[in-house]
Amino acid sequence: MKSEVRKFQQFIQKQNLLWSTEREIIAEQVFDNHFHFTADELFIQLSQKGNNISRATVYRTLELLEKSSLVSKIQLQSGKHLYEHIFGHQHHDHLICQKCGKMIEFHSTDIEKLQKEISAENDFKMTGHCLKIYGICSDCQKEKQINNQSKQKTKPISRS
Amino acid sequence: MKSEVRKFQQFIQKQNLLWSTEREIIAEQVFDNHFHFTADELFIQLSQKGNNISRATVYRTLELLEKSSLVSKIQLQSGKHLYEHIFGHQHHDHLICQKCGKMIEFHSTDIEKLQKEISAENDFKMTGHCLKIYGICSDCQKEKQINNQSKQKTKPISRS
DNA sequence: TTCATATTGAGACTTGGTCTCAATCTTATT
DNA sequence: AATAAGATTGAGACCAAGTCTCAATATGAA
Repeated sequence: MKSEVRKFQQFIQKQNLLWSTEREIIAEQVFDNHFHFTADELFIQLSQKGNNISRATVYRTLELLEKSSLVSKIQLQSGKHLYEHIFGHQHHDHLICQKCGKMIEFHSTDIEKLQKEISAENDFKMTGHCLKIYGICSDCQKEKQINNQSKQKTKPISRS
Repeated sequence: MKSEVRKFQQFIQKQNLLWSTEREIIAEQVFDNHFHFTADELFIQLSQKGNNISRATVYRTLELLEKSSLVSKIQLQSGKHLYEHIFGHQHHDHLICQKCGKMIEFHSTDIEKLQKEISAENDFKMTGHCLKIYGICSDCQKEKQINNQSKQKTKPISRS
């Protein structure tokens, strides 16, 4: 059993919940994914490996993983969610490319410090935060120049 | 016609789109709402005023209002969306209370500056950002002390 | 007025996720 | 090992928010 899975097991037991094979299989898969994934992608991965675990259980377990702080849930502008495990590496925020969807991780202790200050000023007990910077990544900025040659003159909005 | 509605009309026309009565009615209502609202709340407000505008049109118009930068869309942790118009007042971020849902607006030029620096470092052309600080507001912190008297000992997770 | 095109309404549909509940599993106790 | 209490599960119904379709209608230019 991976050490992260063991940590999850400890969390489950500390909460007086039961450690099931489903929870173990799901957690193993989560910590195998070294990239962002959606709940449904995870469900499909598990199915393809021959596990007969229901979508409900996948969602339920992701919720527990999130509560255990071993996994974090990222909200996209579209309203969809991605998950990523936190395998020892520190908390981070994201730069998200609006063209290709690429996500670049970053961490700024300066920003975090300012956030704490703002919370304190507002008598607010901060429990978490979410910072996303949207824009166009360097790759897509280059691509744009090519695509621009065929750019439309009229009604760009109704197409986008 | 409110000046914001006129701005929206100008935006629509600049995009070679048509200015319809529905768009005007929706925009008027949006700029009447001096607080956050969901798309559905807006739809209901309009219906109650006797307007027979379909949900699809409300959603479509909100999308245009967002593109015109006169309205911004806020994502909640739950995956739901709120809208708020930007009636001249500057961009701001939010402190969101996880207990009562209250939102406190703030603005930090220091954080914005750091965001720009991070974008530049990553060769990223920033177009926007989204910063939310989650926590418990001062009112709910007080309340908590009362509720705590009846706090549960076992399985807090399965109830929450 | 006419025409080409944009917009609309109604409701079907989609997506992402939650809920229900009987059957099954886990753990503690005998 | 057997039992009992309670937690977990799977299947699929359900839900909410939002999108899509397409015929009917409205808009604006000529």
